Amino acid sequence: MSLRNALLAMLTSQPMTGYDVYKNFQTSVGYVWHAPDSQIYPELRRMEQDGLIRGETVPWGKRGTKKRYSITEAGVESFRAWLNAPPEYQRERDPVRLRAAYLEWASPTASADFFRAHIAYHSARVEDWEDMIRTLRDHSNPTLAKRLEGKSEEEAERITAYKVFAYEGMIARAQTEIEWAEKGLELVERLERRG
Amino acid sequence: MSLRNALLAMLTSQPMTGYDVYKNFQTSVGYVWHAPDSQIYPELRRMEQDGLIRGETVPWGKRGTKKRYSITEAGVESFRAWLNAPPEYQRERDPVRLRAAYLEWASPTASADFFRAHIAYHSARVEDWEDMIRTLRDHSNPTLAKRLEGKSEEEAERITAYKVFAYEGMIARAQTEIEWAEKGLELVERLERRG
DNA sequence: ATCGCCATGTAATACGTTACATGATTGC
DNA sequence: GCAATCATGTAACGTATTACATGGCGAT
Repeated sequence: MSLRNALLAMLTSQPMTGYDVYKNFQTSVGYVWHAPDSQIYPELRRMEQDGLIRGETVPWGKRGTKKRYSITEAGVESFRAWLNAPPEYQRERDPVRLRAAYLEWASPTASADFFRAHIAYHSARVEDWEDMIRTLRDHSNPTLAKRLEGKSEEEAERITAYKVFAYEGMIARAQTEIEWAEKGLELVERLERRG
Repeated sequence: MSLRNALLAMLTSQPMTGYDVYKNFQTSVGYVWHAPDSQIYPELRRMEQDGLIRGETVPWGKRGTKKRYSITEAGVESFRAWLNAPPEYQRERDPVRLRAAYLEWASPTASADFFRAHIAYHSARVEDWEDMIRTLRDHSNPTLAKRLEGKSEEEAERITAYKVFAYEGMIARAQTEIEWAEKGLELVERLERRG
């Protein structure tokens, strides 16, 4: 049900078409939650049926039309309820640690490559999220700008602070992964020296 | 395909029944990878069809029987191939960070409870994994003991080291989550003082 | 006999990915 | 005119969760 809440979260900022949502899931919000178009369009239709959002057909160019969704009062309530409910944790399912636990079956070079790939992946994510934080702090982020329209200075600060804090959490997680993988490289070096 | 590799990983230690696998997914290996029985039994049958494992029907009590699966040479090869292939990363999908980014919509108490629940959850996991590391290090872990049978001192040390290292990674991740959530509590305190 | 564990499944539903498909609009 | 972008979907498949269901074994 988190896809639904990710969509509601986005629509609390401003009305959007399915395509707008899709674009956001590829960049900004997509750094926290990603979904493909094939999942977005059907879910938006279901949410409209459930009364969480309202779609209006607006003209697009000469003949074309598009559907713009706005969050309803029921949608806001549903989103709030999710945020106020205790979190649910799913069971562990960690392919990276699963692999690491059985590296005695891999070749030394493959093991080292694995940790290097892990470092590269998370380093790239750190850069993405740091960029994201920059656009949040200097308010160059258009979605945030829209969200802050008509808000007091204090409110704006509060809203921004939670978003920055979320991305800081992502960065902290990624940095822990990088440190772990660096230790992994040392471990491989130590264990596979004579191979 | 990671469920399949988690099953292969387990069966590299010793032949097991579906139920043995299920039990392991609730405890030891389950701390890294969990799966319910409804997923395990069908997958084992598919793997047997694909020639990765071989099932033999063995008696159980007077009339009962059970099916014990052993990994085949093809299974070992498939497992090795997975370990030697570069890792694949799926897109981000982080419900915790999604929530955190929108806490301006939650009540101050719900926000604080959220972070406290996060700390409690990860603290419990840290304890699980620390216990697990203890049983790995002192070789009281029966699955590991079976795995190390007939191995040289050096080999045994190598095999154990990777498993310990995997769990250390889980612990590091959890501790980062705890630190982040503690900062979250401070943030809520600071932002929601006047509410 | 009854309870907890061992053993094995089916069914329904949800969630997620990949591939396939189409057509209009805007900008060069 | 052509390419990139905007816009919206379907289909097939794979993965995961929850609920429902059954029956033998071993110990008290």
